[in-house]
Amino acid sequence: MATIKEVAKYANVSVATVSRVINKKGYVQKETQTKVEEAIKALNYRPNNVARSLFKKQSKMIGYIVPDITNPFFPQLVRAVEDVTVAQGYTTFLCNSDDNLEKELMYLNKMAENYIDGVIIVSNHMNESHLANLQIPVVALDRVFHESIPSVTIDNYQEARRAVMHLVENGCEKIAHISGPENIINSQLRKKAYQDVMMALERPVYISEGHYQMKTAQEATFRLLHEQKDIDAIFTGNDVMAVGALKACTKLGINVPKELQIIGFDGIEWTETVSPEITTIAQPIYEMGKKAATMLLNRINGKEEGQDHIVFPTELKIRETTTH
Amino acid sequence: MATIKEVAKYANVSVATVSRVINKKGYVQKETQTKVEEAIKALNYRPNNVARSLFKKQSKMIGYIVPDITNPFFPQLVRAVEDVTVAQGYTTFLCNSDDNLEKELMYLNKMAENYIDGVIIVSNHMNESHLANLQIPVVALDRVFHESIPSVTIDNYQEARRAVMHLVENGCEKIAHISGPENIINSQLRKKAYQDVMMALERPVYISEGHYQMKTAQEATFRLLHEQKDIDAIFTGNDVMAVGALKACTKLGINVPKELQIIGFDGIEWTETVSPEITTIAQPIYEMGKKAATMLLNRINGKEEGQDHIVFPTELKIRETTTH
DNA sequence: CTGTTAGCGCATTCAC
DNA sequence: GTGAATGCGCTAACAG
Repeated sequence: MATIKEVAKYANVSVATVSRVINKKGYVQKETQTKVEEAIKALNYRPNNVARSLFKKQSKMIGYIVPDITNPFFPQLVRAVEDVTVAQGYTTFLCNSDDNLEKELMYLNKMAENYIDGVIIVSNHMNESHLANLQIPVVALDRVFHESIPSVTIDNYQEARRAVMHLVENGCEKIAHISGPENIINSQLRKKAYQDVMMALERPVYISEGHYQMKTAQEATFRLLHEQKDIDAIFTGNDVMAVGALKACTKLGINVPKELQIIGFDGIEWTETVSPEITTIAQPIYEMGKKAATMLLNRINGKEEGQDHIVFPTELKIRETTTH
Repeated sequence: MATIKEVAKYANVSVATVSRVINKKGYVQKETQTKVEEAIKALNYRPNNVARSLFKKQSKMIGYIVPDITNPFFPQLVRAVEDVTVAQGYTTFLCNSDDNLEKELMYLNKMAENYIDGVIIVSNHMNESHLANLQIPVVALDRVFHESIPSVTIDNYQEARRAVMHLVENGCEKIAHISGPENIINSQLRKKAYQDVMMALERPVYISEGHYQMKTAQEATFRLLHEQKDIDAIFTGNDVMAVGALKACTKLGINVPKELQIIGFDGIEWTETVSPEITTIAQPIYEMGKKAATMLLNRINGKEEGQDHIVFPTELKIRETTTH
């Protein structure tokens, strides 16, 4: 790789001039400019981003911390964010945290060490105190960390209520819930929404823990239907578990949605790969990623400050696991 | 962020000494070492990786070029590679190429500009000439670029033959194929395997193009079954299309596997989320990623050279869309 | 054992 | 308009 020095020598100018034409900054005669450009082409020169980062204290890289890219929710999100940041010349620094706070903090450090320009974080355990020392702009996705940290989320409680109400409106009598992990706040909100609706309607509550996972949810469904044979609807804490519930029903020979209705939460692709296709509360994943990225870029460029907390609406996608 | 200079001043030593304790390199008295360590702690110092990269010409970052992280095949792969590289202190630089050669080359440049230490590439269009100028170690995944570029792959042709033979052995008479894109070599190999087996057995050939996508494959299946009602088996060029084919059958009320058998290719998670679960030729995705990462790290550390071409075996996972 | 110094490649003053 | 000089934070000779 050629350096700016070599280009300067080749073009018979100083490195400062080369720098000027590269960055289109400051005055430079047209003649010398073309001379430099030719030199750049001739030597196949590319500016070294590491040296540039060192000087400017920014790297043109955006960091992402997600629990696990293997979880079908995140690829879409990462992709959305990337689509808007690459257009501005940023590249992607990806970190899988396994929902482990220690790893998250370790990665945050790595980012600081690399002059990462901004971070998008999906985390269930992080809070404002962990970000206090960090000089880097941050946008929280999927969960609000603190009023001082800008965020992009949905209203998990209200939208979960809507899911349950959809089942109620479809005439379901005995509605069960397969819940997500205890230590994930969104999962708890969705569960509480279910409980509250049932309470208000004076209906019995049937809850089984599914850990946000397909296999576990399938077993949870077996348990549920074994103990309580007349359950006629299930609201699962996420779509992955809805797939598990559906599989359980299929194995048990239960007709969905005629005998039992299912509604999920999230809007991931899996809901459309299975048959019957799963009714769900769809988060506008792509839009959310896009918005988070835009907010982050604005903050990086100093165009925007303060603490926006964007709450996106969801869409009830009525498909084939509910009757209407 | 504190710098090495500040630490040196705080500890009353030179920056060289600080550097020595950070890197555990060279001799340093125990006393001064503890003094430095205290200073580091007191100032909450973290070495700046950008400055370090500039000097050492390596960044402790591994680059990935994949067509699209949204494609369910890649998250597992990226994750596997990451698992072994993070353990060695590397971080992840992720690039989605959309299977677009121009983007791939652009990202390759970005990597060079950032002193990325090594690259894992999944690409259908890249070849040796594009990598010629690159100084960075590369491992190709999923496809062989050139004998000089180490690679980790499977034998697409032979394994696809095995898929078709499985259908034949199950007694299927009229076997169709839903093919992937024309310009993807693996897709072509799988198609050719199908054609060759049919030819050898003097069976008719039914091919419909599914572009590696679920929706398209679903339509392709509709077309196929409309034109040729007595098809009793489908081999799809990948699992995503197998899901599409299965959905088509479900909509048509065709009993899978009794009336029609389906076998896919790849071994992605989707094959286990649907009902019936899809029989497939499963690539050991995680193992492949792990192997590729290990090869890459060895090359980065100069431990290994030459051009390994690892071909992994696959596993025929007989599930519910075929009879045996 | 420890300190001084010279770059790594670039962007930015400040002279000219 | 352009060039020379300085420093971003760090590592690796080289002295001592």
